[in-house]
Amino acid sequence: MGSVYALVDCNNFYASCERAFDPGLAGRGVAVLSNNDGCIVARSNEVKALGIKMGVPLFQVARELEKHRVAVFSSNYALYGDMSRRVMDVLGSFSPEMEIYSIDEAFLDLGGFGHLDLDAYGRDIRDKVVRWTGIPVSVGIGRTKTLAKVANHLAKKSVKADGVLDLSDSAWVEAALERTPIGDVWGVGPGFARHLEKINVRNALQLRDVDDDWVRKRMGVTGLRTVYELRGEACYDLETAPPPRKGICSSRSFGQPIESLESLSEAIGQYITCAARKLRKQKLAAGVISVFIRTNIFKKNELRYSNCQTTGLPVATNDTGELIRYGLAGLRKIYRPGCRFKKAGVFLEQLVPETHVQGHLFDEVDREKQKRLMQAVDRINGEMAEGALRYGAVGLQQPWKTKSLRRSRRYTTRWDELPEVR
DNA sequence: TCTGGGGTCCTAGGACCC
DNA sequence: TCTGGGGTCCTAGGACCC
Repeated sequence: MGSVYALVDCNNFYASCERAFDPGLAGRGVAVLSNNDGCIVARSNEVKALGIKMGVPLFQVARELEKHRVAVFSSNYALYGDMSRRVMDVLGSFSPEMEIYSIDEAFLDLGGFGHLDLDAYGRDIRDKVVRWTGIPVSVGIGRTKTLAKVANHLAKKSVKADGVLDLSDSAWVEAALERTPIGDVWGVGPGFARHLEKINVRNALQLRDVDDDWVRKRMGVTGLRTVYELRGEACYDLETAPPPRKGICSSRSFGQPIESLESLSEAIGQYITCAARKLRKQKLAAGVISVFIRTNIFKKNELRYSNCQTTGLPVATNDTGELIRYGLAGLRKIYRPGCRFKKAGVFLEQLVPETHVQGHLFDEVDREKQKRLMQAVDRINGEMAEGALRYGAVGLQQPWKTKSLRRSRRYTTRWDELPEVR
């Protein structure tokens, strides 16, 4: 008995979350926007049918959306994160081994389930998730993760499959691969797709049969793994424990361009606060902090400037105040007056477990005290709300803040935003 | 007017070493 | 016409994912 994987993927996840709490949206198109209300990042089937593509700027399609009475939402990550957790809880009951692959997808190991009717099992998964969480999902089953992905794509598209497709029986694999456009294969992005189309490889079946040397040379070892996986040879195992993070990033576009060092410092202070919080949640400390700022890359006729400053810390830390101090010093080195900045962010790198921090001889910081302070801050913010207690450096007005004009309620994580029933 | 954010892995090339 | 060979480490950039 070889490997069998199921890929369970939530349909139009963010749009489905909005719908789960607002019955008035049934049958109506739903679109969800990126941060800053900039681009379309999730679409219900009605919106996809209008030909509105993933990632297009809102302003290009705003009239079209209005014409078709599409409900448009700012992204509401508190809601989506919580709904994701609920879906994953249900999925976890269907296999002892699960890999949470993204906010809306998980692989299940069905390797020991050979005696079962896998198609029926997949339908059971789909039915229970939608009944218990309100989120519709599709299930694809295959001998490798890449084949499970292929199955999942077809399960979503095909009316006959009705949301579940089992390709673990090799009899159906070729037909499925032939119906899968090259760009839909997991691991083939627009760059490789263009390359492949030049040599007349247009679907997954043709990709499966491309010469190994060609693939190795043009697509590297990752490309070769994809091809092997299409042949049914598993190259990727389930990753049940998330690998330790190598870097943590926090960045945002501003609601409106800013010029002053003061505002820029507030924004950077805010992003550092956010990144440091993530560090502590994972019990890590950072040895290096980088700060970057840039003007609007879409404005051809404005002064353009983009720069990044990386600073090594004497002792790895996850203390917000200390990181803000080094980060703002870095910012001052790259700040340029007269530029209209549109985006900024921070990276924390060289992450080590907080218990394994290398001290050094001349360190004058009281690290025990720092640690107790951070624990207190995190506890208070956990009980009240993130940001209830914050560093003066992040400001109060925050005029640079991301636009989020159409956010729905945080139905599941805030007492004051519970759904109401009449 | 209005254009997301957060990650991973791989590769090529340069610096440096013996 | 000529230029050693082999190794490591680091970095920047490019591909991909959601």
